[in-house]
Amino acid sequence: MANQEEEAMQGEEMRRGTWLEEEDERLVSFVQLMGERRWDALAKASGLKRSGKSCRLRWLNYLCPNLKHGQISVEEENIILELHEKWGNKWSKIARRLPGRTDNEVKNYWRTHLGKRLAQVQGKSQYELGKASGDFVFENKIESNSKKNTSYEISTTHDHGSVEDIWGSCSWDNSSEASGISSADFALTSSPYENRLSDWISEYSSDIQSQMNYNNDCFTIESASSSYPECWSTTPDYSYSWDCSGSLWDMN
DNA sequence: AACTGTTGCAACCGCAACTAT
DNA sequence: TATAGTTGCGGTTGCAACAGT
Repeated sequence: MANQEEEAMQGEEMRRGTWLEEEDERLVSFVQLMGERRWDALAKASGLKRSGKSCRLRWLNYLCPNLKHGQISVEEENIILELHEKWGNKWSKIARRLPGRTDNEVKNYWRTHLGKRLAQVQGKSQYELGKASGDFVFENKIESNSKKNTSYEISTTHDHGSVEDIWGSCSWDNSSEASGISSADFALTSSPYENRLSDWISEYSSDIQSQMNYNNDCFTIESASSSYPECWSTTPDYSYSWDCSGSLWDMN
């Protein structure tokens, strides 16, 4: 059998196209009930005549409560431009740096607003502007890079030497005691990549507990009374790294 | 007012990567 | 280890809304 969707299509006519309000409501209630997983099972259980794939897309691109629905701001536009220049058409990767924005939204925005404009300015085709590169994951690090505002980046080092973020970055004011950062500040955390990374951080962060604690979905940083206050307040280029052999998926 | 072209965006498709059994 | 099922990604399409004539 090719897949369950095809089978379902043969047995029963699947709905396509624009979602109705009732369908949205039903989908939301079943996602709350069953979680953001097993979309095929969810689609069947809900009685929606939609494929699991369609349900997933509708949730991630429109119904998910973490989403922003307003206009893309100038700041966000600048980030898109900068990251597209750096990574090419890696829409999901770019979207992870824009909390509340989806890959589809970023992609559409690029195509309708930025791509054309940039192509005109640079005299290049959108295809030429869309080249990407890179393959990853061997070393990961958390680093701080400012005296007053500490910024941590969970990043990965390419085997050709360049470093890229894989989970966004976050900053806060050092003056507040024991600051807490939600993983929501980094990016959406619904994909297996992020979930696995979250597990992975939980496992590997044990040797940096003195500076940073990770509890389920929340980072907390020790205050100035910690045993390594200089790491965060006086050494701008401080960098802590640890090795993780294999890929993000290789958890054994 | 009616028609045509353009734009913006939601949704779909195909495929590759990953997971579960 | 093999393979069927699931998920995520990037490219593409379809269509409603809007602008121009």
